[in-house]
Amino acid sequence: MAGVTPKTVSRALNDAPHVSKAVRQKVKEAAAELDYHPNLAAQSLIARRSYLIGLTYERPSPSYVVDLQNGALGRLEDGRYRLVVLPFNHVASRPEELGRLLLRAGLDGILLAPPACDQPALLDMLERHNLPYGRITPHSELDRGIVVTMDEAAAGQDVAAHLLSLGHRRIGIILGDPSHAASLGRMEGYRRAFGDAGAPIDERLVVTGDFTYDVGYRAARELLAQSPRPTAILAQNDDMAAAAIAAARDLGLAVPGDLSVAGFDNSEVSRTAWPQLTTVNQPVRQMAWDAADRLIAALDGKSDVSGSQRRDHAHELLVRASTAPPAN
Amino acid sequence: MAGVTPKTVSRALNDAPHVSKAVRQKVKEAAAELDYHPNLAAQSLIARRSYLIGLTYERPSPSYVVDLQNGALGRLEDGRYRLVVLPFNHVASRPEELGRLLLRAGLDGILLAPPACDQPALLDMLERHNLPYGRITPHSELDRGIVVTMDEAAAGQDVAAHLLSLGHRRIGIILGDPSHAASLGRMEGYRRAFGDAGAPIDERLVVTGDFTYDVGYRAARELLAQSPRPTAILAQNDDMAAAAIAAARDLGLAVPGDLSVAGFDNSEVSRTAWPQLTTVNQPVRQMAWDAADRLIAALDGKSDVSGSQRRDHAHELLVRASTAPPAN
DNA sequence: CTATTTTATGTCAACGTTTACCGATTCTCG
DNA sequence: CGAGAATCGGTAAACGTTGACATAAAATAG
Repeated sequence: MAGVTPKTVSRALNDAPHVSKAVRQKVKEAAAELDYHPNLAAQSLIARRSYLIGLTYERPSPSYVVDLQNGALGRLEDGRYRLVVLPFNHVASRPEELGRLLLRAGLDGILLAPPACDQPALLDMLERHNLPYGRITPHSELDRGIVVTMDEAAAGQDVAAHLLSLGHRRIGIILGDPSHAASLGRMEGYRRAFGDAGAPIDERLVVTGDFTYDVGYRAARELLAQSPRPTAILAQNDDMAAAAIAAARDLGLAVPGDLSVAGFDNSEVSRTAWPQLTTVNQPVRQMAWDAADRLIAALDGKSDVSGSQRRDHAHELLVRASTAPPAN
Repeated sequence: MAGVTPKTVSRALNDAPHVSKAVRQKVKEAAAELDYHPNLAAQSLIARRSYLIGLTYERPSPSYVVDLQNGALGRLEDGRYRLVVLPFNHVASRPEELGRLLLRAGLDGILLAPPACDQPALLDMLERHNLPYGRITPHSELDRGIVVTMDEAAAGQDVAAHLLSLGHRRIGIILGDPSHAASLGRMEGYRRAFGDAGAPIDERLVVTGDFTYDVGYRAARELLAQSPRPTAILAQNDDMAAAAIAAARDLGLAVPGDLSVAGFDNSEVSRTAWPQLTTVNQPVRQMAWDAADRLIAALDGKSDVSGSQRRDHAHELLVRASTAPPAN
């Protein structure tokens, strides 16, 4: 920029005062012409922020990851902040390792999906280093940091109540990964619904999966091998529910004729499955958006991280074609 | 770090010479104790690199995105580089806008998935600003930048030949988004296979989708409404193939009894569908890994961006349960 | 035991911005 | 027309690290 100091360029581009309209105009035109952009490293150095937001998650289904990302990105859209993805497996067994990874990544803030959002050791580390965090659907220590939740137990209760109200009593249950607190919350809801219906839960019909299709398939086969066979399967996510449908079909059973199947999450697979899955909409996108929104508000000093930071999002039971009254 | 200059700390942590073992040890212990990490902005400023790699994609299926990400992240695992996700829709109509977004993001390099990898205007911009890029499955200007491809036409040929060899002749075809060059490449392969089998392509049985489930469903319904009905559907990705299965079922047709369906990509839905989809494995993960690997090699000066940068990855026809000989 | 090399530690400047401050010019109003 | 205010442009310093260079201390050779 001939004849203009860096300072003037800076002022012109940042719409700061003390620059004449003529110069500002000239500088902006030249910048656009050359596709000039201020060096972010230098800006970061002086502003003491990187304008990077991290997102950590653990081996979940693709559609969940994409919903998370899109939700967060929707809020970041203005391009001021950028989203860094940091998947990390087996947090439960090594929370400090994830902590070091996050601290080294030079982030301004971090969004924690389950199960990382429920690791007190990790939260401790982040706090010790003043790295603000947003927690998406945590299940413990709900007063720490920015918290976005849905009522997992109520959602579990709704879907279980749906099957019970259709008349099912022999209901198989496929749990998710026990290290995800969501698994416990949903089960709690199932118990309430069974209790309300005066129906006991048969513990032999409760098997543990890990939210993946393959393990879900094996679990479903195990349930369907019992006799008398369950008339319905309640899976703790849609991938495992889709696996249950496949297991039923492989045994020659019709869904929902011979077996009703309900999932959880309203993920893409719940719509691409046939029949489409009865499930519970977990508003992942909105929750991620909200968490990002409040995290950024905190970073920009528009809101404090402490205080009434919890926010609940509504779930919704989606009754689709995979559930029907039992045959007999 | 009492009694030690920043310079010494720097040398100690970077395993640079001119530091006594004792001091190095002491510094490293103190750093570990305090979870001290050098300021990345300052390092970036002096090194003139951000250690950020971007990944751009456009509204594809979740499992494709996740495969891309995981592939790239697998290569970045040492944590030296970080991955920034920058989804961007409708590149074809505004390539410069994406260019500006990428240039402003302060990246060291960028991985371009389709269709961004096929936008000459975008590549021009990136080159003008010396931003290295890796292109994942481009279909034009294959001599520009780092290129990772698979032979899309050969893959299309394989899957079409599979249906033809089963005896199908009335084969409906659901194309993907025409702005994705992959769509053309796959169709080219279909044509070759039909030509080899001496079977003409009935253009009334060719409909255009956009790689999404919903549009795929409508396209499939359109095909199945024709009479005589096609005995097989060749969809250009798995989501649309899953939609074709659903459309068939909704019409009371059995798959593969009354209708064979083949997809493309070997995405998660091809395994969670029932019956599991015959498809072509597109080694997205490996390609993303490879692209990231070579991009980083270029950034580290270990390899030049120019030169024999193209690399082909092998596809593989996966015959599963959704295809069988026609009924009549 | 001195001369020379090797090793260890420290100082200065630079990376590209922005904040804080200062002087010069132009404008406003009495 | 002159005093004060507002506006415009510029300079110095700082952000935290590292490369280049200088100096001091220790090791080695003759």
